[in-house]
Amino acid sequence: MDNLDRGIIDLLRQNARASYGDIGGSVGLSASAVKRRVDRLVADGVIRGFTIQVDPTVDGYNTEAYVELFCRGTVAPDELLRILSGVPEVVDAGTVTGSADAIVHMRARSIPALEDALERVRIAPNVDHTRSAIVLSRLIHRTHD
Amino acid sequence: MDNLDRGIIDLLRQNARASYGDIGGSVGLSASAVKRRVDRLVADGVIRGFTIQVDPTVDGYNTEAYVELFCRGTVAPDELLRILSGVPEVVDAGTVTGSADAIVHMRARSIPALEDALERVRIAPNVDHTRSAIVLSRLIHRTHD
DNA sequence: GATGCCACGGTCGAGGTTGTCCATTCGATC
DNA sequence: GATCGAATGGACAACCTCGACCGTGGCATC
Repeated sequence: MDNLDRGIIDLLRQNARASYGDIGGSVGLSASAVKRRVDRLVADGVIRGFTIQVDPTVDGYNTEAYVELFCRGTVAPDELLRILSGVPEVVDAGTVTGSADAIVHMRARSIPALEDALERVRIAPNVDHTRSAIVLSRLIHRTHD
Repeated sequence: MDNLDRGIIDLLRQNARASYGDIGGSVGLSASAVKRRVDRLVADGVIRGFTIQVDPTVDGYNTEAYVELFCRGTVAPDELLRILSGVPEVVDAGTVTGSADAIVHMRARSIPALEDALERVRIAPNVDHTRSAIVLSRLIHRTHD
């Protein structure tokens, strides 16, 4: 993981369909050297996958909320992970400092779908209550990884 | 935007480097028909770009926080966008319902870098104060788009 | 029903890209 | 300086891309 790798990753982040030759031209390697490095980065798990960014307003998943999760007693992160991984509307979540135990970013196709997903989070035995902030307008969505 | 387009998008989400021929084999089109549709989807802005998912622990950007933004008076979303787009550590942000004006998801290489980025958000003239929740452990990170 | 138009798909071929081979270079070690 | 390993660049066949061209079907107009 040297500067060449980082350069390749930066270029692939901008355009995952760039040819190895073009990438090599930018970082100063031949196409075959770039391919070897990319293959290694994928094998090592540094590059997790090649994907596309889709306009969220088009694919319909444009109803979002940030939800603070408050649990009863102490809940292990593993336990929270088990609860949340069963709800596909959860885009992003982490345990946090502060009064809430976790913050959960949810995305659904509609307010009812969001409400339904929220309900599935709330019925988990350890969840005491939640506090939601519905997203009114999306300002930034840097889709880094 | 029909079922063929949706199928192509799903396949590209899984592997943005799949060849047009392979995609066509899965959705039942020729390679050129797939290319035409992909080109159209890109031109129409449905597909915003081709990118890679990078292990966040490897690229070093693994210090995160959710920040509630409280503004003085009423602030237009455009104004917030202008403020936040100048801070690259802002991954995701939206105006929200509730007492805060916006929620901002930030990611940096270290706590000092996060603090610095937060400071750059706070010095904006309209920002009254912020309330941060530092992410302790990342639970979910579905990197859909 | 005939006509023109348009959107869409398939086929084809030139040119570019990928993936694999091998010789070479570079640096470290003995 | 000899040897080894890791990485590179170049060569080449197989594959893919991408534009040009043509055929088909839907649809409105005459």
